[in-house]
Amino acid sequence: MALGKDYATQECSIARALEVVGERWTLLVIRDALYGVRRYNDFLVHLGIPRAVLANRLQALTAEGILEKRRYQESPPRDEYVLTERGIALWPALRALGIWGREQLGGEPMRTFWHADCGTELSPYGACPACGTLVAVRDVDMRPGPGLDPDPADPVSRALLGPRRLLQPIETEQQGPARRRPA
Amino acid sequence: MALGKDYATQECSIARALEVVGERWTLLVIRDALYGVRRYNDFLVHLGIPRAVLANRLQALTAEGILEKRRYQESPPRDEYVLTERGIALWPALRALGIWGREQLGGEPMRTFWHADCGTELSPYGACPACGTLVAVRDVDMRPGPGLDPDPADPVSRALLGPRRLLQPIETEQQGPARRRPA
DNA sequence: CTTCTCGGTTCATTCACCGAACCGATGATG
DNA sequence: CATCATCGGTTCGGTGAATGAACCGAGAAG
Repeated sequence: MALGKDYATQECSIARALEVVGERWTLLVIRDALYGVRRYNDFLVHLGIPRAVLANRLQALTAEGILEKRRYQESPPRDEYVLTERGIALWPALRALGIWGREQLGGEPMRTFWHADCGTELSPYGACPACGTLVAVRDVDMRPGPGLDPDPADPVSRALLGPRRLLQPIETEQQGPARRRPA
Repeated sequence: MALGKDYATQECSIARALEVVGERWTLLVIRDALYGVRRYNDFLVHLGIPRAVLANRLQALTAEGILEKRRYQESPPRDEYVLTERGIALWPALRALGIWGREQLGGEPMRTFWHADCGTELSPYGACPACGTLVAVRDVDMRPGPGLDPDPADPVSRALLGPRRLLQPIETEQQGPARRRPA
């Protein structure tokens, strides 16, 4: 693997974490899952990742207990990949990386994160300045920032445009005959 | 590089950050630099990384302004790689990854982190519970945890054993120019 | 029956990682 | 002086992962 996972000699929880989520694409898959992406094709379109690599990552993350594969319709059998608590627990690490990327690499913020209960923007470490508490991932509202393209090409990016709750499944527009999603 | 050039399509500071620090070994190099490792050979010994890859990463990180190459002696000419502010700013992300690794993947903590000024252990997000303030990286004391091997093989691991301040350069035992090989 | 979507798998090519060997500058040793 | 050792790399052949395109099978629509 280009980003192999054998850090065997490293006695360190950081190295252990990187063995699991340090491979190429893996953290972006988890980021998308936090944003509400759940289906193979949506990951594929949004990430531009090779199909084989995506299948490999989804399987590995499921085996590690970070994603859970669950059947969401029977008539054509379809599965979706949903974050487990273990996966959701990566939110602080991903947020810290995002903060670093924006602050140190420059540019306008792409997305901002707010406490849904009180409408306050989150502090860099995920706490709500108004409430003084750590905000659960499910209580985080994601809103587009000034750096975000307001009219992206792919339907997944378009579905991720509006203000939305983290982890809430995205709703891509109907795009074909073989498409039937129960309410 | 790690994620191709399609960060144009990945409008996201997380993806931008991973472009810079997402390659294999890169975050472990930065971790070691935070712990006080500065010299090529010390990174090499401690990480068990191929020499060519290490040279590549050090050069890339220097080009990105995360490390700074500086001459620390003239004869023989020797350089060391020191974290810049931009590199130090990765501490929260690395800490969040380490917290996740320990909490979700199990095991005893390898290292614990304390506020040097008041001797209180840091909260998961790097604040000092006693002082209520965010602790600067230079004011963090690192102490060995129960999961750490008390008698590691390589000299760098041994130098990193004791309680020590983050960023303080490590002192490997004198094996200066052409030391006679001991039994 | 044909066509379409979804969720993969297969395959050839490219590329990064790996480990070992090698190299040049410098200094120590005998 | 010749020899040897350290430090900080570079070079090179082999391997394995990433990549993009093609292919595939189940199911549903027309």
